[in-house]
Amino acid sequence: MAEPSNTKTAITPTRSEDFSEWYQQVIRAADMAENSDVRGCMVIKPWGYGIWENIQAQLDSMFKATGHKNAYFPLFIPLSYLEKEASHVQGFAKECAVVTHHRLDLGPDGKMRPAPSAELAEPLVVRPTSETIIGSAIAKWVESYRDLPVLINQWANVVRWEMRPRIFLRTTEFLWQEGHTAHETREEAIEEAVAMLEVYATFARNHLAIPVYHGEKTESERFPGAVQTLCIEAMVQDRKSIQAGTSHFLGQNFAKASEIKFVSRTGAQEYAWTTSWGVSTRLIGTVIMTHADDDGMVLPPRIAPSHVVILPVIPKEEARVSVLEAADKLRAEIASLRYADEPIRVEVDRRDFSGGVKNWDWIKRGVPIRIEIGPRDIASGNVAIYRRDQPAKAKTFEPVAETVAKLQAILDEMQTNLYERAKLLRDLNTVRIDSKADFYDFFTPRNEEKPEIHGGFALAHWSGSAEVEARIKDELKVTIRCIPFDPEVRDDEPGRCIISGEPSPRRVLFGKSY
RNA sequence: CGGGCUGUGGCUCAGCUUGGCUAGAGCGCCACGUUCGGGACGUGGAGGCCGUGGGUUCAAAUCCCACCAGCCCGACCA
Repeated sequence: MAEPSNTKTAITPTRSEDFSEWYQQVIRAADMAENSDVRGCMVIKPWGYGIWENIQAQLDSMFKATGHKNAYFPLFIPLSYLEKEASHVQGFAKECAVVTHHRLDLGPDGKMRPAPSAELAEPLVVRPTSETIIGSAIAKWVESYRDLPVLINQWANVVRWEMRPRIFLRTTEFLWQEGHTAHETREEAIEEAVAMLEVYATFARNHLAIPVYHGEKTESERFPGAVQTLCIEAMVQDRKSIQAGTSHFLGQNFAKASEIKFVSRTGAQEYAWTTSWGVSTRLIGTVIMTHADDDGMVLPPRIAPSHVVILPVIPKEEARVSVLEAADKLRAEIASLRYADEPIRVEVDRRDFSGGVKNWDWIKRGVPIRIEIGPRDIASGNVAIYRRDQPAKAKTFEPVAETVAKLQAILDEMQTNLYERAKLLRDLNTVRIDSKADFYDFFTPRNEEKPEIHGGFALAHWSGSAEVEARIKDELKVTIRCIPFDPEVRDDEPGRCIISGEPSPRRVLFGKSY
């Protein structure tokens, strides 16, 4: 209270004080989600779900544009299906929720229990991912090369019994999309996996305003059962890396497991080549960690549930009717405009709270633009406009028509600003490292007790040795995020592994990850 | 799943070591009043199975045990 407002932050602690706690406080202050009574499972509240709906709608249209169709497959997978692909079941066995009964009854102790008489002959696994069950369906659909490719996407929930949940980033149940495709040739399947990774990278950059590196995972980081795992990696504000999306070339592994066979052009029985690719509600966590600040959420306009909030200022009761009328008129005018191929989403905040409370509420929620309209504005023909990418108190008064006319441009500019800001942080913290000492120094906090934000991405030489990879992970908690494709970081100049000194064909991207 | 910390009204916490009065505070909430381009102020008020279940005791928020949940550090992962 005694503190001047310009030094006070809406979120405590700040990012630099305690990043992890800050992250959780932002989610709460923005009213996006909360923990539920079920371990590791969250309730996504309307403001958070609205973000997901936008992500969903926009990605979905990109999938459709690349020839994919949506379908829906069962939540339950027969246990035997998972067993069909050896490394797949091995990869997921530790985190499967299993359904063993189909009825409850009253036990001898008077408590409800799974009825012993109602045990399933074969347990059902709650899907951790759907390769196997979708594969078994595709197997039925495909008879000849003329039935290929099959290009399917599903929007669904999946369950992975994670040991350490973290809201939005790693929840036991999460929402995602999973694309599953089957192709006639190896080349075509690889092309598909690469193309979908490109869709993700484009979406991250243009819609989420998150710069990403893309590349291939090393063998140790590969999806269980995949031949090749491609990924996009983002750097968030504590300079850690987040895998924001993955696309897998599955070779014929799952086709063999699910018997996806077809008669080829030459009349031979052949196995199809499959891919799978997905992004999840983790994207929301990534957006938060990338863009939010010490006053709360900062939303990239394209995925904001509301682009503009109109705050009626009603200093005297007599003004109420005329101010609300003017606000509604302005709302209608703005709603008729479009931004990024969608109508501008605008709402009038009619809640009976003081202006300051409402203003701060929207700051914390991260709405891109706030517009105030009050009696003085009506008289002068002006409105006051605030932008979330500028200081909380910075507002400018402008004629209504002028403001309305440049809303699209402002949203566009904000979207670009957020991207540029995030890219600057990432680029400043992506460094080429050529010695073991520098590498260890880069990834070691100066204060071990209370580690400060440090490190980032390191581009360094690695010979391909899994042993070296494991050692780095063990000693520094640093992993190879990917072997990058991006021209700005890709470096195929041969060198020597910074740890072992063995010959290295190229640099790879190292980082600490979520 | 291993180690550590925590669990008291919507939120942040005090009380627990040394068991015993109607379990407190700030913020938030409700009412009234004063304010009002503004995260206001005053007065009054509502709201608590003290995470859950057992145990010890004349008596448990407080001691013991088990379980559940959250956070942090590991191992695992989108």
